[in-house]
Order: sequence, then C-alpha cells, then structure tokens
Amino acid sequence: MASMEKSEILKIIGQNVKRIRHDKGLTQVDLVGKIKAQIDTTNISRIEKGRTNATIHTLFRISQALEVPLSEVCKLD
Amino acid sequence: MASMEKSEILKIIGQNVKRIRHDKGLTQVDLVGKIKAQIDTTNISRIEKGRTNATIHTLFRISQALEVPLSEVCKLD
DNA sequence: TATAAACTTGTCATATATGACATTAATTAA
DNA sequence: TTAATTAATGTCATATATGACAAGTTTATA
Repeated sequence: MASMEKSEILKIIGQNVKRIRHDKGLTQVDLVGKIKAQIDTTNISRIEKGRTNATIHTLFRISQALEVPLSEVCKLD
Repeated sequence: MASMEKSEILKIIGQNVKRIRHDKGLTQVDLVGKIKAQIDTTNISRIEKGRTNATIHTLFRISQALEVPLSEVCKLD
C-alpha cells in the first residue's frame, strides 16, 4: 500500500466509478446528464480508464450523480 | 448536500487533513517529511485552508503520511 | 516582552486537469 | 451482418494544481 503507484490509484478510483455507474445502470452520457455543473464524457472516460488524476471536486460531482458518498468513490480496496 | 459548493468541499477536506494531522501531533513540515515524493508545505497549507482543489493523488500521498485511509481524508461529515 | 517555531500568502514557472469537439473503436440490438 | 448505442482517444485552448522560493503573520515558549 505504501508503494502504491499513482497510476494504480487512478486505476482503482476509475474502476470504482465504473463499477458504481454500472451498478446503477447508467451510461457515461446518463451520468454526465445527472451532474449539475458542466462535465464531459471525455473526462468520465479518462477517469474510468485511470488516465487522469482527477481533482476532488470532480470526484465529488461524480459521487453526487451516482448518489454514493465521496468516500465510496475514494475507496482503494 | 446536493447543493454543496466547491469551496465548501475543499474546506471540509482541508479541515479533515488538519484535524488528522493535529491528532497525530504533526506539523506541516513533519507531514511533508513523511511523504516520499516531493510536496511542499505551501500545498499542505493551501489544502488545509480550502484554497486549492487538490488532486486525488495528492490527497492519497497525504493520507499515507497520516497513516489513515484515503476515504478518511475524503469524508464530508 | 522577545525569540523561535509554525503557518499563511504572494508570485512565478511548469505540468496537467478539464471542456469541447472530432474521430475511431467496441459493444449491443435488430 | 448491419445499424445504433456506448465508450475510448487525439488534439487544442484554458484554467488551475503544484513545487519552489520569499516574505509576512500568527502562535507558542522561554
């Protein structure tokens, strides 16, 4: 855990988002539609693929749209 | 909760960091010293004051130095 | 007090997150 | 398979996170 790579963390956060999104039966477009402030599916995809180091505020907006606590999106196990 | 402002979220995350850091009896310099990759007390201070929208990786490095789960740093209550 | 330690804030340069859009790839349904 | 839906990726412009450093402020302690 102490030696966890940045890319690994991003990957896990991304998998969390994707898993929760699928659990809720939402597409990336659906998810974006539920987010108040503007956000692009490009960013959702990048986050889900672990290709970007999302800010806490972006993850918060996603957690709101997914109707789960932010800490759920930030779980690493 | 749905109407939570960005500044509010940053503030809470910052308070979390500060609270946990104080619980552990660490100064900002101590905390930085425990973080492997380079990080500046400037950034710790900004995060604690809610003045910056930290990335998940920065919050992760902080959580490691504080020896708490990332989800603890990301709690909003 | 005074002195030091701890914290905050300003500025600059660099890296990168994000939105926007186009294009391609992959998946699903007919 | 074909068509439609969904997801991934490339690029560009803009905003901002971060490190680095300096200067100032606040807090603690002798």
